[in-house]
Amino acid sequence: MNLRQLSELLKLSQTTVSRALNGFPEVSEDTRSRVKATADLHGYRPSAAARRLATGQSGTLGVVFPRERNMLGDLIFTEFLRGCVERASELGYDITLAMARGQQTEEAVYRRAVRSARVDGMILSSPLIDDPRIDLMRDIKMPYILHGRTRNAAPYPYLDIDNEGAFYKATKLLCDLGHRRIALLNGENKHNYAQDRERGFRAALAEYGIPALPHMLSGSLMVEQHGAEVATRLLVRPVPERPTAMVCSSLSQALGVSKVARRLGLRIGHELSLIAHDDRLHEIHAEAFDPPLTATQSSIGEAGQKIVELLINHLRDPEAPLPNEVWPVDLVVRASTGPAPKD
Amino acid sequence: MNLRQLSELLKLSQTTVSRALNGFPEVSEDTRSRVKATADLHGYRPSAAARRLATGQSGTLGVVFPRERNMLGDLIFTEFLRGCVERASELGYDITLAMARGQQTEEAVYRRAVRSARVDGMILSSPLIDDPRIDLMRDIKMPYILHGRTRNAAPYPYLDIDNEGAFYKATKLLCDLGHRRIALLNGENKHNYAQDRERGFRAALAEYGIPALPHMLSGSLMVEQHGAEVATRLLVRPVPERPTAMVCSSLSQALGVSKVARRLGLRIGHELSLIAHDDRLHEIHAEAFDPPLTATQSSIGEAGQKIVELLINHLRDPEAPLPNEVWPVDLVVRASTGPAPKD
DNA sequence: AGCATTTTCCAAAGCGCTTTGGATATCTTC
DNA sequence: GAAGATATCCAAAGCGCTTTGGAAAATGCT
Repeated sequence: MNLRQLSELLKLSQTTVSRALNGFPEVSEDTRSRVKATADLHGYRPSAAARRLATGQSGTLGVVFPRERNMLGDLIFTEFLRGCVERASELGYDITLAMARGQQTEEAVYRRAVRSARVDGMILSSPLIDDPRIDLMRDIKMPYILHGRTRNAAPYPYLDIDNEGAFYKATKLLCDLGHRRIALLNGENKHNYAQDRERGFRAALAEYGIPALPHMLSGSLMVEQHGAEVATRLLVRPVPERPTAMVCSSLSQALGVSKVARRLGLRIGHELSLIAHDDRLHEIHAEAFDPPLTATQSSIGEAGQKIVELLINHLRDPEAPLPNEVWPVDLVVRASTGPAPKD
Repeated sequence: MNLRQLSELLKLSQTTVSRALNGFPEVSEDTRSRVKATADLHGYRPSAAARRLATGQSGTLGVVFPRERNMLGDLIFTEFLRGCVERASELGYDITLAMARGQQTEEAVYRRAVRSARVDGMILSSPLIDDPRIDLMRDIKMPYILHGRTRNAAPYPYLDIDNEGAFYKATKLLCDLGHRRIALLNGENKHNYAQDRERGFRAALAEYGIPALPHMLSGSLMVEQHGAEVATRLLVRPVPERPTAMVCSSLSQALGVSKVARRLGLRIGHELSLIAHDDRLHEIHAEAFDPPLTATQSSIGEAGQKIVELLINHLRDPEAPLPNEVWPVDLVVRASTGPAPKD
């Protein structure tokens, strides 16, 4: 059943039927409801291809697979993607996935996508410190939103969480509890969020006049092993040098740390305080740790939903501004943080 | 730059240009190369929407997010998806994601997809024992391939790995090594692959006249915790009842088991032999276990690639048969399996 | 009633491609 | 060199929708 058949059935013109279905004002409520009823009855669905051709809009958003691969990264991306798909489908949009391997191909993928008009907008994630894709998007005039931030000079649309503020808050909490030797387990330094987190960490320390010692800072993949390695290295130090608190970039790292601590006979929340960032993934919960983990938390799935929503708003109404949005991050205090042990 | 402009530039008709670009025989090699050169030069890309409308093909495949969520499941799905996207993009197809929550909505999602002709074919994964989607796909005449198998009576296109054979081989190896008390840690029983694996396991035991004791069989999520739980339950039994070998459905389970075993002072490969199925995920490697893990292995990413390839072949040439393909699974023997300990 | 508005609907022109059915030029064959 | 075969190209008709520019009908106003 196509539009012509439907309009013949209704003895109306295609114009009127189309307008009735798409909610244009120049059609009476009477005919509108009549049209809708018979359309439903016959299960009429407009052809996506025809609509795309006529409107120049594809009704599709592109999401790009991140280049680097690691377990937690995949989990985070999947959760983000799930949020995107969920919201997009609610709003009548499709999500198509793009992948790029290698520097050159990546640009080619984007250019191809825009030239053949396969997507109306794109969603970029896992930005680098200085991400070339921002310039590329502007060049090819593709609407987009970046999940995260980068250092490029010109303004660009993004939605990010306040990584700096989160780690500032976390570190400050520890300082307030009397901790003076605090270690940071960060993500890879090439990512912007990692640098933001370090900045927040340093800012809090500076406020309390605590020097940020190089060996107390480390950045690597956000996996359990990294947590375990760093913990092993730092926690065997003599007591006056040993950190009394650690701030982790992921729950995985915190898990690694807590296992090592336990083996060394250090109780989490007593001899060692622990805070981690929690992306609210589906089956890794800070509250399920033993003891429950104090965490800075922000749902990455919700971020995906919101980004899709904002991007679609902008596509439907180009006046609607693209975001420069930084979400505050909650610090949820649980049992893994306690006052600094007396020296 | 569209086809008309390009053809005017070349002083050729749109027909000829279109044919030259799409490799039809009725155009001379001379003009074809001339057309291709200027098309490249001006960066001409055919509009996807127009082509879709004209051909009735969307150049898009749909992949459905699985309903259930768990860590390993997400990792496996992501790896599968990555394979799909990779191959699809090589073959000039897009992948769009669909998601369905709840029974009814799921059907609605599929029907909508087909009626508005958004996808040419679909890829279904994580089938249930008796999966209603098979009938649905036939009803709506949507080409598809199932990743896995189900019990529905009528023939249907699928690509699966030989789960039964894999677990038969694994169990047989253990029997050959003299093991008599072998436990199976399976996935959730509602999935077809889990039942296949159990069948293979039982078949091998039967061949050696070993009864399959109920407490030696367990099925649950394929997570570390399940492995740890079952191991804790079984390995504390008195020696004559304690299993000397275990077959796991995932590396995660095997990890849980090996941790418990180590705590109990049982050496993997000596007091306890261990085999697991390895989906060849990106950062979970059987060979990185300590000791390296004997595993039945089959890359789920490659399965995604192959499924996409087969589906596209069929779309391009409806004569090309859809598959009923079962991939053999390699059993790779490493250090985690050894002769059964003397009682 | 007669005019100006507003409401309600329509015919037709695209959107950019593929494809059918021919037309024209080039090559064989005798 | 004419007739047939073949290679090469083209004009035009869709594909199914949106949207422009008007026309017809209904309403409001004096």
